[in-house]
Amino acid sequence: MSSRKRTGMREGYEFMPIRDVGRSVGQKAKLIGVILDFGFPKKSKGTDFCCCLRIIDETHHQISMAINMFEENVERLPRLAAVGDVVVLCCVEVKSFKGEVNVTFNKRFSSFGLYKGKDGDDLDPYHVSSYFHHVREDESLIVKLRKWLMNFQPHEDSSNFPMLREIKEETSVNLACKILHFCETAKDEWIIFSWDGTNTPSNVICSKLEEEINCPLPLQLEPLPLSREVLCTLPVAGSILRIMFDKVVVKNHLHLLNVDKWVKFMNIHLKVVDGLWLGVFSPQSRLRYTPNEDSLIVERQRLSDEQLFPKPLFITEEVNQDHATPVTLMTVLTHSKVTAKFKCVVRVVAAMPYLAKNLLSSIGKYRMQLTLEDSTARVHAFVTGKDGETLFDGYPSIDELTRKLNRLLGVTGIKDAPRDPPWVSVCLKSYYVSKTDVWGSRNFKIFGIKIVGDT
DNA sequence: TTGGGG
Repeated sequence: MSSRKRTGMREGYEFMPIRDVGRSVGQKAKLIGVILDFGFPKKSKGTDFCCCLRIIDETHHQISMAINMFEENVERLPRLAAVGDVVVLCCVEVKSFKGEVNVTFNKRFSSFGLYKGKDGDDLDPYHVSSYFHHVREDESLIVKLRKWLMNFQPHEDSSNFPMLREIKEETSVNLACKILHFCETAKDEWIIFSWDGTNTPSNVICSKLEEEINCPLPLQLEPLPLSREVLCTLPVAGSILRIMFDKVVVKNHLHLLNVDKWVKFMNIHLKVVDGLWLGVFSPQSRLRYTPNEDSLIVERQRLSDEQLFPKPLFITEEVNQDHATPVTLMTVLTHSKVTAKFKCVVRVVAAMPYLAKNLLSSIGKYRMQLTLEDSTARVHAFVTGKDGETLFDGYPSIDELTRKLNRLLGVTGIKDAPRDPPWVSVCLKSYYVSKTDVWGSRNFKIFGIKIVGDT
């Protein structure tokens, strides 16, 4: 029995640095730490809501310690103002799991108080649980922790944070990226737009060409395209990864996401939907404390200046070669003028119609819609009349036209096989249909290119 | 009760 207990100090109200927590497995403890990781609340498998944090202090920061908190409703769980804030935890249970020490916050006897992190100077908690008592003796510990945090540099291993150009389907990864935008796309459905300056790998396309008419390959994962106003604030190079939330994750901490700030996401699940990359903020995902001067972030910011561009496979040829430098589809989408001409390097991911015999309208003119994709965006582009004659080199036989189209679309001939369209160089013209709504009626069409090579 | 590393 400790001397404190003998003097009347009740178990669980005795402060200990995180380093020493391991000696108290099976007992209750009082801890003061900095919140390094924060997982959004979710429903537990029992009756409660649960929230998983990881904390550090000056005695224990190489590896953080897990705190699992349970409360009967979300409002009672900690409402963080920022990751990196200070938490005082009283009467929490120290446990051991898989050889590691962790801590459980039990709603029946534990309590917490949240305090501002390194930039705070007041000593009043901004959110407390029932039964929490701020005590004067904690104040010096909080001040000491804030002072330590000022000079604390998280040292992240860069290899634990793959860049968007390195991501793989159906994996969970940590991402260090800049939040460009986030919005509610439907009731309680939020999307985060994140970016690190690199291009995500291109994916095979599994949609069926014959279904393009009824079930077209989407241009983006969000149900409605972003407004032009928002679109024009986004970078024109580098892929934008959409991150959506798993249904069970409670979205009452969206204020922790700051537009234009870089952030470290832990355990984001990666999927491919309709050939587009999607990150999922799952119940296991967390936000990590990301100070501005974080060395990993400084490095990523620097790397984001290096832009990569896919190498065109020249199965198309410009009729009037102007040697213009290709631009990204985001450049096209955000261009300041409604009518303009561009050269882009893209993949043709869908076509409508897709059968050579249907490419001509009733008056014998080419008329089709292509879906173009690069690492930044997708757009629809029409091929009409003379531009079709240029693209397909006149009016070849149906067989020849099929071969050309298949080459463009990456169709192998094996029925329903996923397509992997080649990168091609195209000239795009933007124009409008309605004088009263030039931006709303803006379309794109392909011109001045032809499919060449061995078809 | 519940949940639980890099």
